[in-house]
Amino acid sequence: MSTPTFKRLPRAVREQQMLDAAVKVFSRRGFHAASMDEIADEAGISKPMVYAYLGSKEELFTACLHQEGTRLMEAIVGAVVPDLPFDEQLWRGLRAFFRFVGAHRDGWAVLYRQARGERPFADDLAAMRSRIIEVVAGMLDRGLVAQGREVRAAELEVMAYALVGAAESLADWLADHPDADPDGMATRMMNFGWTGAGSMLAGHQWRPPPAAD
Amino acid sequence: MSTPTFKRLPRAVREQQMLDAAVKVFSRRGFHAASMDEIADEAGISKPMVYAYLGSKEELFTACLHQEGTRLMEAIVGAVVPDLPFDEQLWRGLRAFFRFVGAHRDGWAVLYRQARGERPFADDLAAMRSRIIEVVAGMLDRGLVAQGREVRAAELEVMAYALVGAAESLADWLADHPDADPDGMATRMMNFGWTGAGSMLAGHQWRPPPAAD
Amino acid sequence: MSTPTFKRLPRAVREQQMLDAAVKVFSRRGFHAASMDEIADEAGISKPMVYAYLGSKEELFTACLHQEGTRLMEAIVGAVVPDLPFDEQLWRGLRAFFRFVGAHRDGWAVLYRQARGERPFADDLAAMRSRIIEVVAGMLDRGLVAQGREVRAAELEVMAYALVGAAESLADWLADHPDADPDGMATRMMNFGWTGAGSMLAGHQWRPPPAAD
Amino acid sequence: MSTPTFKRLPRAVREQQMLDAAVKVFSRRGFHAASMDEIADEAGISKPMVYAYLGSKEELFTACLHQEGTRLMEAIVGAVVPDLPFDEQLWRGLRAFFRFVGAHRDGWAVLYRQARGERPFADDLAAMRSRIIEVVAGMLDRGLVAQGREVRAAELEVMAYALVGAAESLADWLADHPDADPDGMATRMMNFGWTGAGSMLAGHQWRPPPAAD
DNA sequence: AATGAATGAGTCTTCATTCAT
DNA sequence: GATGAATGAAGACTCATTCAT
Repeated sequence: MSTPTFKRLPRAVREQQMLDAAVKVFSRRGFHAASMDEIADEAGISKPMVYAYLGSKEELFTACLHQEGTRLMEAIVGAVVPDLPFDEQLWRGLRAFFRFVGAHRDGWAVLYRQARGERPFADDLAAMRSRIIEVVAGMLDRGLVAQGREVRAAELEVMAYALVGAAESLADWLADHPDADPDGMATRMMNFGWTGAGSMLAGHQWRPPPAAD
Repeated sequence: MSTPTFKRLPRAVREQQMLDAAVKVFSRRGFHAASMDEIADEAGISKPMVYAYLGSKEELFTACLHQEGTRLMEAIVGAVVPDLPFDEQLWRGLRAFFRFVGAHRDGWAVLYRQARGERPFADDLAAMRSRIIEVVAGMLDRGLVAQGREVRAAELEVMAYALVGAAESLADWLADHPDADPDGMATRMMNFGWTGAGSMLAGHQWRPPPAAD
Repeated sequence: MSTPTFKRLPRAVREQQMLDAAVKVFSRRGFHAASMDEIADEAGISKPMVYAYLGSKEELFTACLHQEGTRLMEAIVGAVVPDLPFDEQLWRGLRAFFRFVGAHRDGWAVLYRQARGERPFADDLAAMRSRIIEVVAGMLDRGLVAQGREVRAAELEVMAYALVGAAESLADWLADHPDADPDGMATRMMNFGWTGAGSMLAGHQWRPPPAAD
Repeated sequence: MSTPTFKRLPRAVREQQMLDAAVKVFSRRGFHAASMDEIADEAGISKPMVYAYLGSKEELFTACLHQEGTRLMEAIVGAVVPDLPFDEQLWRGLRAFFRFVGAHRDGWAVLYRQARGERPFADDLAAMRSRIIEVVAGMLDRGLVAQGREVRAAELEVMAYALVGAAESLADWLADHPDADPDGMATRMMNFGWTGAGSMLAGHQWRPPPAAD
């Protein structure tokens, strides 16, 4: 009577099983092509349970999105030690990012490949991405200030977009190549982004040729 | 006033109408959520014609993919004048790319946001992307050779991936901001990519701090 | 002006082409699975022509049915020479029947395999079959009378049904075995039917065992 | 009054209901003209259940075919008592056959009228028919051996084809005449087939007239 | 006379979602 | 708490049939 028999798993555990199953299925099928049946099967649970615990398919997908997004953010934020020189911060953030993608390929696929095109979730996703962009832009800004230089916020944001896009592109490649080394990817990305950003920060600038039409 | 009876158009015209409508609908709904009914409506034609001319939904999506992919490639390739210094080539290619995205937002959405996650099309898309990556890698290689330096092909490819990813990211931002200036985006991207690539090509290299764990 | 140019084939020829094409297609697909498109293609003619000449799909199928049915009847009737002893008449009729099936496999398939199950045509078919049954029953009757014996009409009809069924069964087998010899089949059938009917006519009769439950 | 809630029946029951409904509908409409909607209605159940339990329309038809085919075979085989004189065996088999057809008119229609013409099922059907043909041929063979005579296997098979065809023809007639007496039909068929086969087995043989052209 | 273009209507099939036990 | 049974709604696809040229 007092202590419940734990034969029937506690709610939290069940929910986690379901979410993991859902991420797996969504990652390989996409939102629409994934069926609640397949997800329930994958979780080894009956369909009504899924509804009871996590609500509609849309809510389920959103839950997956938030779980993976949060994990990713936490991985990155947890890796960035303040008070370090900011190139090292960038490096740590990137390394955490690539490590995460390497270790959570399914989650990455849901975030990057599936959520992007599905109307109802694109906004959620954009919001998460914005947070990352801002973080990166913030890093760059602090880097500039440290050098006594200054750039318009809009420019910073664009640069951050480019950096993040490049990192995502490499991460996506990583997700398809299980044997690739995440840390190596992070190093390459750092090289690319940092020297690029670095030389920009150093005031180097490329200008379009005059006769542009 | 004079003639326009909008019926009994010749096949080629109708096909183009349908493709355009399909791109529009696929771009805003995604492959699964788009219905053939909506596409037919958008094209101002009945569903059976769509099937008669373009085949199944999958074939239709593929047709959209190839049309937009080809247009994009042609826009870029047509803009790159050989015999120019290679930074200027890169610049022209990028400018053409951003202009294309600015002018064909729907097509871009189909290519970049929708096709990526849908299993049956991901391969087609990856093939197109590979062609671009190779072109970019080729440009970089020629740039290196011109400087008398050399980099492993694998490294080149990774760099190309990063560059393309960065450009795509900015392009995607552009697609969501109708007022943004494509040429300006191209300039920013050039700045970012070129100074980055430039400083790498110049031999600058970033190395991870020793105590990496 | 006076004599029409026969470039455009005369109506009768066209109609025959269409009917032949229709028989071919109906025989291999069945009524429902056959499409007017396929029939038009097979006839090398556009669909509206088919409608103009032969009317709806149902009318077309009926036309096929009647054509093949009539051909079959004419083949049989044309082969039966009156005034011959009636076993020889039966033989000639059977031989003509098997020859027809061997030479018009498609027509046979339409008659025997396709029309039977399709509600709107079963009646037409049954009517044709009835005519044959009656002919056969008539033959048997004349045979009996010649022997000074007599059998109830109902019994005769049943016997005719059995004979016709047996012949159809063999014919159907023949239709699937292009190398089989129609005359040989006719002989076998004659053997079977004639000795059977013959011994019945001769007054032999089998009776069920008494303890039937 | 007391209990009958007609809902939430166990799977096996529902499956049988569906099969019965399907046989009914297929028998009167044919495979193509039958709609899954009508079948579901007839079964008093919603369409998705039909798909869930019995699969596609084709699978459903096949299931009907096998059910009825099996029932028929079992009825016949169950009626044939070994160790009886073989004419009595034949008699019992025939009687069971006609009784079955009389009692399962729909099943018979599916087997004999509908399945024959539909390409994907003709093979299944032919296989069942072959089994019966072989059984009959076996009976005939044993009859011959008992008489010390012998006939080529091919001839036996043809004779079996004829016998089965005759029986089918009568059975089909029976299916359309609800008031006819199955046992009477069996007797007539026995008479026909047995005296026919009997006189053949006795060595009587009909030969075509010499001047055949 | 002849046909490419066009469609209304209908069918199979699937899926998210909910009862009843 | 847990699930087998059940369905409304919707979407892909096809086809007989008819215009307009």
